[in-house]
Amino acid sequence: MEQPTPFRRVSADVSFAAQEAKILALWDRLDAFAVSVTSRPADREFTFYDGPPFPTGSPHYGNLLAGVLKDIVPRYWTMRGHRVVRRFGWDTHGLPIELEVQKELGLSGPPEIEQYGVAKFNEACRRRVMANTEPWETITRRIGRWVDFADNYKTMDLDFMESVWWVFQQLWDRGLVYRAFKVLPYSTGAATPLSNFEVNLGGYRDVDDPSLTVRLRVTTGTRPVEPGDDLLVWTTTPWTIPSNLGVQVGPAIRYARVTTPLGGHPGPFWVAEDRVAAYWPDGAEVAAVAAGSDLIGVRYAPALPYFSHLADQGAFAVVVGPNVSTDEGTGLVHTSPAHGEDDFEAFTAAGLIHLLVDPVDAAGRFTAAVPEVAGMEVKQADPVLVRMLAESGALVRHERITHSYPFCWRTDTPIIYKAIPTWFVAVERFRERMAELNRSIHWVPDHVGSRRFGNWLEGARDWAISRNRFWGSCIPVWQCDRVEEHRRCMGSLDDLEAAGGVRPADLHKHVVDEISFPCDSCDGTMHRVPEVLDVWFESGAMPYGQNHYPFENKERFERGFPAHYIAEGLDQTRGWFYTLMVHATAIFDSIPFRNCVVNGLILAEDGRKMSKSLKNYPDPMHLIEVTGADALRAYLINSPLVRAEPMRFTERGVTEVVRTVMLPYWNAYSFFTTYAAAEGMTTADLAAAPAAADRPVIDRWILSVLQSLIHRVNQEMEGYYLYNVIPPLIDFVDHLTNWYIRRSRRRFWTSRSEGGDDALAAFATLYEVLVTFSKLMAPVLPFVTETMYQSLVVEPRGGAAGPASVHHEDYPQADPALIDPALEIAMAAVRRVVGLGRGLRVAESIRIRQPLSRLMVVGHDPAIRQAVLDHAALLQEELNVHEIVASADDTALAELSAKPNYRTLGPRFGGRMPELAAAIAALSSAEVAAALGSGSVTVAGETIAALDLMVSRAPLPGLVVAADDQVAVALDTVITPELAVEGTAREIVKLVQAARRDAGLDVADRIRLAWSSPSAAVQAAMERFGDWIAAEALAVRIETGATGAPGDAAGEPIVLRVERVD
RNA sequence: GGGCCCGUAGCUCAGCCCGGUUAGAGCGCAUCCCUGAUAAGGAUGAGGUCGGUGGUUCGAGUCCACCCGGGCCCA
Repeated sequence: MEQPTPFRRVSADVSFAAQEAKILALWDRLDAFAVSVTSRPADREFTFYDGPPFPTGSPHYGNLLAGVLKDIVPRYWTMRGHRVVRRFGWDTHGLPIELEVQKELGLSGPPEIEQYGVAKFNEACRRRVMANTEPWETITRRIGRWVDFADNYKTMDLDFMESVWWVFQQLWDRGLVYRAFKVLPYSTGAATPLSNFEVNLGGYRDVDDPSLTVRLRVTTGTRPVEPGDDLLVWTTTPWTIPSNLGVQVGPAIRYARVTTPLGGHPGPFWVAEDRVAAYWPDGAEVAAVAAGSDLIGVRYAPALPYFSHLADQGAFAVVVGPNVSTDEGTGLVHTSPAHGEDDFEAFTAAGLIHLLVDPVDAAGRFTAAVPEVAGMEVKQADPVLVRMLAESGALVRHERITHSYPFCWRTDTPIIYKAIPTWFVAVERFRERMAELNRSIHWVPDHVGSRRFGNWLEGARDWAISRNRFWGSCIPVWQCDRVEEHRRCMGSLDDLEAAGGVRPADLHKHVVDEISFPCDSCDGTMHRVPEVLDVWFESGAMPYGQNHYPFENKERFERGFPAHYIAEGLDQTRGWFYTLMVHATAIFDSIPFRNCVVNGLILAEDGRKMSKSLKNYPDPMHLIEVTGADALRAYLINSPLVRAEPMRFTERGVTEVVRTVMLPYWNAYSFFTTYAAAEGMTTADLAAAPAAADRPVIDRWILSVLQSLIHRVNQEMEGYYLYNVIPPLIDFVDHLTNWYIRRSRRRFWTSRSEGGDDALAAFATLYEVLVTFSKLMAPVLPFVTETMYQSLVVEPRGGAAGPASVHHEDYPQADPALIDPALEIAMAAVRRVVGLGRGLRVAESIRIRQPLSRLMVVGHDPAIRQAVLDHAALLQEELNVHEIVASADDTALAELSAKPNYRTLGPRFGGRMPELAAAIAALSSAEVAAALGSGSVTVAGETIAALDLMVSRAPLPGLVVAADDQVAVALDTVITPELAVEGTAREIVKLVQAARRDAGLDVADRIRLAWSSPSAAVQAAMERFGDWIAAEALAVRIETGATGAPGDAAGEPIVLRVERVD
């Protein structure tokens, strides 16, 4: 019969997903997130930066994982009393969205975009980019991530873009921005240079290309090189031959002058000595040998004549090539500075880079400079050029080669290399400072920061920040159309208005490109340079952009910078982490964030990348609706992912969390509410319970374990070691459900009048544990903890004042007064003895319901013996024995033997260990026992402590004994007639309980019990234990004469009937 | 080609920093137990060349070198 109670009875049967839906609605009603932020003092801010995702496609598990990491830490610090503002960020610019829109509009590339109209194009991008944000909001909310979608930031907002200009100007004013040619991977399809990271997106593919060996006729020799000699060069890109301006040689490589003819040409030929055999497999006559350095300064005639006028200025020369190898080709490298990074560097070093020529236009087509192939795409021009070389006699050998070649990730065209006017940030000038600052950042895991990121910073190269595209933040530099060097950098709308007389409401290319003004220094006109900024420049500027710093929020930004916390995936080492670092170092000489948690890549169950087309992973939203978000969160943070390692995602892994954490935890909660209802427990009753220190030992034990857990969890959370939070949580759930509740069950259904303070203590303890635990786990499992908090705290409180959500609570701090390490150790010993005892029963096939007379525990450690005696009643009940005996006589039950403790003895004896080990192994059982008794022993002439021995116990034959490294336990297995009757009585109780359940009775219902049995054992049991059986089964009356099908009480037939008494 | 990370039971992973006895957990499988939490819970068992080779050491899953395989980033 249920009593009035403020605790709502909760079934053990639960749908976590349904619970979570209710909690989401509750949070909305309470405006719980906003309150959790604003209820904490503004002057105790914990700053969090959200790394902006790009809203194309729907969110995948990687985004969810990052979202969970971005949620747990801020929730924790909120509960620790800090204000943690969390604004969602959207990355809105860049090539992916441009290409999507380009495709929608049917435009092939930049020329057509300009024709179509940049304004129309950009507005299409603006509309398109935020069209797909809803799935993000939905699933982010569903996994319980608290983040502000309303007060978000977008990289395309005017405020954000103005701050980006400010950042750019800061770099500009420090002289860190420069413009230069740079040979970059170039997509002819997208008509834009690509970042290396974009090159990798496209990947490499095996292609079939020409493999040419070309001879270049020497015009001016150096000592060993005669005019008329041929330099042999090798290339797989014939289209770069027209722009050939030089030949690189390795200074230390030895070159040979070969007089044996090749390909119908007489020579003599210059080729690396190592390559002679490759070209003349049948042998060659070498007339002279010279070092590469001797060849420097040789001049030759170009193979194709288009730029031959440059010969007067120093072109067509042999120059130093630091990276020349003799692995392939001729060891003399055809050099086209416009189309190879090494070529460009070599010409720069030779002081000839001003000669650079590039007959290839932005779309990858030849210009009129090479009339025979003008208008042709470079790869298509290859055959024509090859024919021309053959006709002119320059072609010595023509083969085909299959090699891997990069392709554009979006347009699938072959990537070429091309010298592009590019804006750079001179990162190399402050990379050492970045590396130094980086050492003060706390990275989890450590190696990502100290090694991966640290190495990257030390080797950082100048950062190319311009893109020849349309939809992005603009490079805020205006340049004179008369004198290129007349430039002005804008850092704000004010600057622009002052110079151009206009204050636009938007800073995108199509708007600001319209603004021009007279040059200060001459009578030219200033126009904006055409490029837009790399999107990573904006990502790195988000600390300033999201605050519209320094135009607004100046003080607040400066107070909160650097951020306390960020989290992103390992792939951001060169992305967001890096660009944040560049800006913060250059502008503020500061780190941008103090703590960074880096997560690894989530793989599908088959070990491959998660792929939509392969469908090798479950739909996230669907999974959450089955298992609940809490389980997914716990699964993700209890994985190697949080150590920046990859993990295979399995649905089974998530359901396992449900089984091992969620369900047992829920069962404990359900258990409490069931009996609180049955006993009419009120909050006043709980308040009247004895103080913790005065409660029974098992209560003090679980409270101690709980406090130790609190200490541990705080320690790990403060260090951002999220992966160390779940394992102790699992241990605790085990302690709570499989020991505390199991061992305390009876106390919960002994009515208050009988149980008195003991029952109150039990209820109060379990209540306190559940409430405290809900706070402790709230950051990790925000839903289930909220459910419990609502039903255990908020609802019973009625209308009284107090936090409306567990997430508004203060985080638990360990109370040292409640921690009793000795008790925790003692209970661990008891649980070990129980384990051994149960093992013995299993081995002997004696069911636990059969009482036995005696359990003997032998252990040398007095603490263990004391623990056993202190908890004798518990052991008796758990193992169903009448008597517990403890003894220190180690040899009574087991034969002892010893091995050396290598850990303690190894360092002391080193090479003598084999000798020691033999002597120790030879010790007799009695000698080992004596050593344990006295604390030391002498072996091989050395006195060593008992602790230096690893003692093992072998159960003596003939006894029922089990042992581990510290104790041996023996079970008296003699079943006397008295014990047998008692066992039968317990079997009967079990059958009655089963009958109760079959009849659908409630745990507190009283019954009338009828029975009959021809078995003498059953009759004896009913006679001797009838009262006890009645009490156990809540029977108010027992009568005989039941009819029906008999049940089986350990082999004895018995007919039972139960009937509820109202 | 370089940097970093990973490779331990059929599967998912601890242990490695700082060497030490018989390498652990969960899932799955098998057998059994318990039940006033019951569409739960527990116990026991089988299952391992710790990727490979060499080295350092009294002793290597752990440290070192090289190699193989996988991943991320970069060239």
